[in-house]
Amino acid sequence: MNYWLMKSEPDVFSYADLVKKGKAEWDGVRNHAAQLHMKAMRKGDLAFFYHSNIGVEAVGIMEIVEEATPDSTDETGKWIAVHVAPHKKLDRPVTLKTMKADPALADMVMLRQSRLSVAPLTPQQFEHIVALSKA
DNA sequence: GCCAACGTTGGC
DNA sequence: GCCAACGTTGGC
Repeated sequence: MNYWLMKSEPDVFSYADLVKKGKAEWDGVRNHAAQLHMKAMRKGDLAFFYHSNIGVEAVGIMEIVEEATPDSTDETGKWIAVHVAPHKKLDRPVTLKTMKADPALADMVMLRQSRLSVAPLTPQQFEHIVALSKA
């Protein structure tokens, strides 16, 4: 089982929108590094839903329910998407500020490369952020 | 194949 | 609104 963090601007698509829909295609990713991570995703993997620009925080956990399929918003046939479903809303959001200030998360790929919209997490990092959401 | 110019993302 | 990071484009 692998763990991930995926970014979306909440005024475009928020965690609440995903809960409303029940299942959604995570499309529009046009970055090769992010695409590689999405290709590595397996059914049952868990990912934080992170709100970029507005909120700037992880707000919920989602589950990968369908592995790489062609991105329906892409006409070139080059890009893939995955399908996700809500898993659990965090008791309280974990802000970027909190993550940056935490030594246990210093090696997080997302912190080191802030523009990467899909980033992997170690199981330890994942559990740590879950714990922070309950603190 | 190098590199400058330019566009986009995302935090502040 | 600004700026840093970084990806892409295009001239040479």
